[in-house]
Amino acid sequence: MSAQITVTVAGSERSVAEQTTAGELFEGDRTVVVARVNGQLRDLFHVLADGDVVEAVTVDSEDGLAVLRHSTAHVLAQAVQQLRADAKLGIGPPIRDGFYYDFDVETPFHPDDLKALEKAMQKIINEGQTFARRVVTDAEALEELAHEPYKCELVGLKGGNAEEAAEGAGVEVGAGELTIYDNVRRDGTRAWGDLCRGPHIPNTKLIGNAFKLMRSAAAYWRGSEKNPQLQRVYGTAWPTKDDLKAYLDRLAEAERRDHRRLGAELDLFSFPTELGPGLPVFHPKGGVLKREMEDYVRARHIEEGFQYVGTPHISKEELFFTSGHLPYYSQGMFPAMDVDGQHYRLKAMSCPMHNLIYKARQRSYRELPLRLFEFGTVYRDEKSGVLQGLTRVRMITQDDSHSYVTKETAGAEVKHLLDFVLGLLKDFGLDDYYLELSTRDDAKDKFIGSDEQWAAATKVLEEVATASGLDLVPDPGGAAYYGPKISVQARDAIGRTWQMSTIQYDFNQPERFGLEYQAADGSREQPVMIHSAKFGSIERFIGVLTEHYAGAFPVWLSPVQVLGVPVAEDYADYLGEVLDRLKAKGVRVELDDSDDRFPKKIRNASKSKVPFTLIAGEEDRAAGAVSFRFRDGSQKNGVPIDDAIDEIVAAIESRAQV
RNA sequence: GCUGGCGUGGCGCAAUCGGUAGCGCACCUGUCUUGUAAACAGGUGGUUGAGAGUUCGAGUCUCUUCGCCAGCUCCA
Repeated sequence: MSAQITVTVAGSERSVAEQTTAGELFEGDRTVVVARVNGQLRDLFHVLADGDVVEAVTVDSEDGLAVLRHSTAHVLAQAVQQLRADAKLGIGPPIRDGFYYDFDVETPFHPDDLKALEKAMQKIINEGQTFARRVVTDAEALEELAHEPYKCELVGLKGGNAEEAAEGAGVEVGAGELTIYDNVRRDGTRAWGDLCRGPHIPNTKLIGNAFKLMRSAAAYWRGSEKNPQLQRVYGTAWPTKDDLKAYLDRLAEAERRDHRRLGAELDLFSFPTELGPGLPVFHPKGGVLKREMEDYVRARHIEEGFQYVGTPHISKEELFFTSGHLPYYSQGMFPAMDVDGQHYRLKAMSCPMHNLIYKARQRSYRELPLRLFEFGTVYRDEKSGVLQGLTRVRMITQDDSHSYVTKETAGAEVKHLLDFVLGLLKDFGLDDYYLELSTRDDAKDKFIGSDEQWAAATKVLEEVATASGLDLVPDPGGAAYYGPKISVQARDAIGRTWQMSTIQYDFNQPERFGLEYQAADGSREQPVMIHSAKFGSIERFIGVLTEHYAGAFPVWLSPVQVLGVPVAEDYADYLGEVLDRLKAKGVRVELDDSDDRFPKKIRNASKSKVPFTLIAGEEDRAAGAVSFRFRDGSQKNGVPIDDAIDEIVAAIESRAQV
């Protein structure tokens, strides 16, 4: 009779034999992949000690999923080294919805290679290999992994700063003892092994067939472009095949909503190659969208105390030295043009020009807050590889505004702006968001200003952000060179987040431009300027809204709000009269008087995602009515004309989605 | 910028081993037009992103270049 120990399992004490493993406590429950022992994640093979507090970690929990994916990454690495003897291992952590593994290989992976790798992985999984943990010393690890230069580098970095060494490197080497995980076949032979902190699922069988390799791409070793590029293979893994399918369906849905695709389908905008990358043109329908947004935002700014101004697209480059843009961010600005021996630059930001408006005459404290606003067209020389549809372009229409305030009232202005921004996003149907507070980090050469100034500015933003009650996520190092910022991250209809509005506290530019105002006591004081962008960029916002609504915009934004479809030619005139009455009320209408047959017209109306399709045939005309068809295919027949007009106008005015 | 993949009429796609560039939608013309996602017939349109090379012959192979997509890096 062996000695007994007492452990606490799921809150209740149990007496078990010595040498009992965590897995034995959950025998029979295949959803348990690892255990949390005294707060630490452990393999199921972990031998328990007296007094341990043990909890099951199931595969569908956040930790469980991460372990499953990390173990799948190991299987991938084993498969890669099977098929590519030359492959050297980088790191292979779990990530959101999946995992990746980096390899140094002679020849980069081709999409076809992924298929072959999946097959090899499935074979490994079916072999039912166990993951066995083995503690090694640094010296042993270095000897065993002599042929794995990247792993050796990680051994040297172990402890404390492993996570800094590379994102995800912490899963390879923890802060504590060094371990190697061996993949052991059923017959006890060792199939493969990898330096790894663990923990892992007990057996590859648990991965089943609910995994898939998604793509491969290069990634810099340890995240620095100074280092060599490794080939990264991305994959995904889920508890069940159904979960995998649901994930793939989600991706397919995102693809259907892709604004680049919808932009072409709905004739909103395009990117003519003749213009150059990142330079969109808006077609008439996209132009409606852009104008509606701009009109509304312009009106709202004026209501919030802003004054509308206008500034040029180019300037002598001296201005950007004054503002600090050129010394700090010259690589983001287009090269200078030589005009009459002077260097001119396309502007990347409107703030320096607004500062000149401020400086155009003496300012009094009575004028503050002085709020200037414009839709500034700015140009940024984004690297070609980062351009992406409307969300990352080289020409940006920025709803750029600057509030000049006294130091004392800066907090109140930030609050005013945050309330304004959130209200505006809500008006466009985005009402799920969190805040990010971007501050300076230790890389001080990227930022200008004293520690005291930064601390004071950050404090103002933090207080307002906290008081808003919204979730606040820190973003160290994400600040602009001239000051910290709050940004609003909005979630769209399928859960993706986008950086939208930003509010930045700037004490630097007022100083650099020598801005001042005369205070009540006659002294000269320096104002603080607060930059705020509500959409960030109109282009990006249009892209995000297109995806958020999948092209089915709320009525007030819809390029065409009402499309008339007569049941037959005879009713076109009758319907045309109804449309004329709507048009007189400012509604954007179209009549389909083409020679298509009725069902085809319905199909076209449906594909165009117009919010209201108005239909009239004999029954409607006889009753002085029209019939509605909505985007979901539902209908409302025989609606008296006056009622129909009222309903449509009301939907526009209330900015309703229908 | 880096790595990889991909570029065929406006859009979506096809073209075996290198052997006369096809199809659907859209568009144009005509006939048609009665209740909620595709009437019928005919027709216009491409030299395969661009340039060079290999070859008797290149959409298919090679190189250069432009662009798109994905990831990395970057994002005032």
